[in-house]
Amino acid sequence: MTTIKDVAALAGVSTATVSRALSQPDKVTEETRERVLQAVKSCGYKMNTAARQFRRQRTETILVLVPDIGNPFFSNIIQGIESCAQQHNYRVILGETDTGRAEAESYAGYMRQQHADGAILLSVDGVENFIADNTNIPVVLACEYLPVSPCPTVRIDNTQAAEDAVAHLLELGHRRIAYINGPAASPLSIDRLRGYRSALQSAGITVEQELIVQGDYSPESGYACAKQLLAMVTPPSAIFAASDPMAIGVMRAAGECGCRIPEDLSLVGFDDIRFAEFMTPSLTTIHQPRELIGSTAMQQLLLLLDDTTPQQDSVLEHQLVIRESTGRPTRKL
Amino acid sequence: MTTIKDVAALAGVSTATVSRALSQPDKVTEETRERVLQAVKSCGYKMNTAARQFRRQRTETILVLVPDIGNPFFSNIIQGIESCAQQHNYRVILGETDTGRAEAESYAGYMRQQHADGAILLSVDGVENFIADNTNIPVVLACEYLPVSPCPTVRIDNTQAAEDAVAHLLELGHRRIAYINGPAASPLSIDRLRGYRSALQSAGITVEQELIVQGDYSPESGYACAKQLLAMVTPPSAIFAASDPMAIGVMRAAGECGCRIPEDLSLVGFDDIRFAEFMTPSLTTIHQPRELIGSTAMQQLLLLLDDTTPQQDSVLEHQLVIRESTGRPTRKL
DNA sequence: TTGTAAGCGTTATCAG
DNA sequence: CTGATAACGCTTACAA
Repeated sequence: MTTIKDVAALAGVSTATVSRALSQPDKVTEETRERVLQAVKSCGYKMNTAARQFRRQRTETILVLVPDIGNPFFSNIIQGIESCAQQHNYRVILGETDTGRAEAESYAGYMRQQHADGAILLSVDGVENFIADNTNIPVVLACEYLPVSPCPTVRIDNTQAAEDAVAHLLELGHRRIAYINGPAASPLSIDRLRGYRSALQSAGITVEQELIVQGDYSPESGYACAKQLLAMVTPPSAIFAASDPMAIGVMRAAGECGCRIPEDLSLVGFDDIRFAEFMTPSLTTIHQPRELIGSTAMQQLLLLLDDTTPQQDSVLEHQLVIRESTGRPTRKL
Repeated sequence: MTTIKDVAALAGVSTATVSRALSQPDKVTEETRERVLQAVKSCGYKMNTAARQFRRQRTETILVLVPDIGNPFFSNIIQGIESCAQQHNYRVILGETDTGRAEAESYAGYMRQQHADGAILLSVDGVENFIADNTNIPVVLACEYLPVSPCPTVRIDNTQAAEDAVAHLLELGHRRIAYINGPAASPLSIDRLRGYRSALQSAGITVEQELIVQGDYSPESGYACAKQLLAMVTPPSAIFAASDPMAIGVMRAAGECGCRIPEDLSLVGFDDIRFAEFMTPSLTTIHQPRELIGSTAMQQLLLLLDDTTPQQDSVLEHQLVIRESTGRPTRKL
């Protein structure tokens, strides 16, 4: 393995100069630089990253904790993070926290052991823990957040988004609108629920507790919740699901119950995953700027890593995308 | 930051002993070990991974190159790799090669720069390049493969799987069966195409070139291909798509053409992604043991890293899962 | 601008 | 079984 020494010898300069020529080009003469680069090329020198990381005490690697890689919503966010990281010469280590909720905690050790310089968390399960264990280590929260945020957060206005979704259904004439929420404890779910409630209340409709059920973002849970809702004596004429995968589960359940969408049931999802527009009927949903969320989170993290400006939360724009799964209610039964 | 020195001082031993007590516990007395562990705990020592990696010349990190993180099929494979890596104390760095085909090449530099000890490639775009650039660096191919494999491969029998899918359609009575293939150049596509052909030929059916079209595994491409096929003067009565996302695109296209599945068109997918069973109709497809493919690939890589046994290719079991999207053809039009 | 040289924290070698 | 000590390859004061 060729080292910086070989290059130095070949170029007839010191190792320090080689290091400088490579890392801080403007610190050396044009001529020296040329000579070093020549030498590098001619002996096929590749820097030993481990040595550099060791010396500089930074890994140029970040940790991304995601609850479920299989959810296309997160895939897109990861893509956003990835490409931004790539541009800034950072590597991304991925950790899934869904399988075994204690995982997040175990990943906390990553930071302590200096495997990564910072982290982006897409889930808050065990975050307090994570942050407590890693005092003053750069962490950014994306999508999910905490009531009192201990670190910068990138997200959309979930309350407003939920309000928009329900408002759309109300405009169409729906009065009996069910909501399939995500994990109840998460602030994100709380915000969306608030939006659902406030939209209903603004329309003078009493919120019925039995129309609010809880899933976990998976298609399986959406399916189960829809079965439950559709089995009611007076089933809802519309369902708002807190994730597209859940909405897809709802579609399946509706089909099995002989319930047509949107004729018998209107459906709104959340996230606008890539499959949403390919469903039949295509899914009305809240579009989240996924790649942007990812890249913004990464940028925030970079700021933290350079600990320059006091970072701040970002609230990005969402958008209600109206497709075929919503329509006017048709009185029936 | 506490180092091994602090621990040594606290335990009244040398740094060498601390290192041994931590890395090769059986090389020190029970008593010494205890004392060291005590010291470690009492001063909250965490090993500096960068230093260790530097010294040992290994990162305990592997690189996984995937064409498209957004395809749930790959997500599951990644999960398999992840969990296996986790168990063996390896970290996983993810790279996406879809965005800009030259990416794979750029990632090749990762290995040279010793960011990772080995790699698992889920795509062969630029593999030759990758491998050429990283002579005798451990690489495992999963899902995809090469005609003459330069490294161990983990996959299913794609020819057989395609044959199974088409055989199923033939049994139902279909004679005019279209095939939406993946990227034509890939050996995987070639194998599946071979299976499609041989199944047809065994049934004494002439293979019609116009019934073979090419997609790229995305729903968009499935949609476009289906539109093309359904616009034919004599459209096929069944379509076999080389990926579930493409099949989902086909469903959408069929719906738009007023073509019902399975009454007017039978459809078989490939991969059995999590959404397959939630489609309406639920999707008949080839199930691949995704997590298993991932974990097997990781295990193969671990073997390579320990360069012990001469590793070998693994061909795992696939399974035709018959759901609602296939049925007997109903003569019509 | 460039060279000298002292580490960074760990492991491996070699004596004891 | 344990200790002293020399690396590992790079960066960075400090000096020239």
